[in-house]
Amino acid sequence: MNPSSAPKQQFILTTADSSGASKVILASPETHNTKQVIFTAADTIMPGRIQIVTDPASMERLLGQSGDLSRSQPVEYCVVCGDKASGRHYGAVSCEGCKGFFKRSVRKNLTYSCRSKQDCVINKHHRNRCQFCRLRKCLKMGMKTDSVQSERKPIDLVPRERQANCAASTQKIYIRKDLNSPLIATPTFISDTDTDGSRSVEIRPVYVQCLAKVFGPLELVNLLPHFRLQT
DNA sequence: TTATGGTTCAAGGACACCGG
DNA sequence: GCCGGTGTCCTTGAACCATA
Ligand SMILES: [Zn+2]
Ligand SMILES: [Zn+2]
Repeated sequence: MNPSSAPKQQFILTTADSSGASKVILASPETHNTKQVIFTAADTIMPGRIQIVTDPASMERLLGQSGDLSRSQPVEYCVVCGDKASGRHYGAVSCEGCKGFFKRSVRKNLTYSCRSKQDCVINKHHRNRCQFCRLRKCLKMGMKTDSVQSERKPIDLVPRERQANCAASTQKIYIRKDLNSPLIATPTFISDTDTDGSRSVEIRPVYVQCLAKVFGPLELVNLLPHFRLQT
């Protein structure tokens, strides 16, 4: 993966070998009040563009994240307390401390109370002063209780089931859109044939991987339902 | 095209440390 | 000294990727 930033609000991503077949161009056109990203793949099966439409606030945020990628490897900080992050945990970039705190809180279903006005400052030095505000900030910053697992199960006891929205690397991903319908397109991993006037545009996994690098896997998941076909 | 091995990421668990 | 919470370190499992 070799992300590089070209002029303002345009991002060109290529694979390591820079082969044209894997090139993805993300661009944010200078259209008046419209905040949008055009996802163009030169070798898509059919001509056309996939348009990702987001609200202005999240768009600004996404563009900001993309810009950071063009710089040297940044040090990540915990979005909860500002300490040095050890990675993404439960859906948010966080430190080991906040990771453990969130895990214990969810596991034990702990309920806390704030002695102040529920507006305590949570930072590296004060994060243990108020568990209520710390947990609330964990949730606010995107940590998901669903991601906390109760226990490890032996692999033999857990039948491997693929999540509905997770495609294997060998699968092709399609965006289906009824051209006569104003409804948004829905992504699908089923490569069935088109019927009833709708048609599919192939989004190859490598593109999704490039997008995931830019937006982050979670943001991409949020974006997928908002794909629109531009005809 | 498929199998295999290496790498990475994000889970979990263990345990020392600390404050009440 | 005891106990519960905290934070660090290590292990584990799944997904991804390169290669034969
Ligand atoms: Zn933190
Ligand atoms: Zn508080």
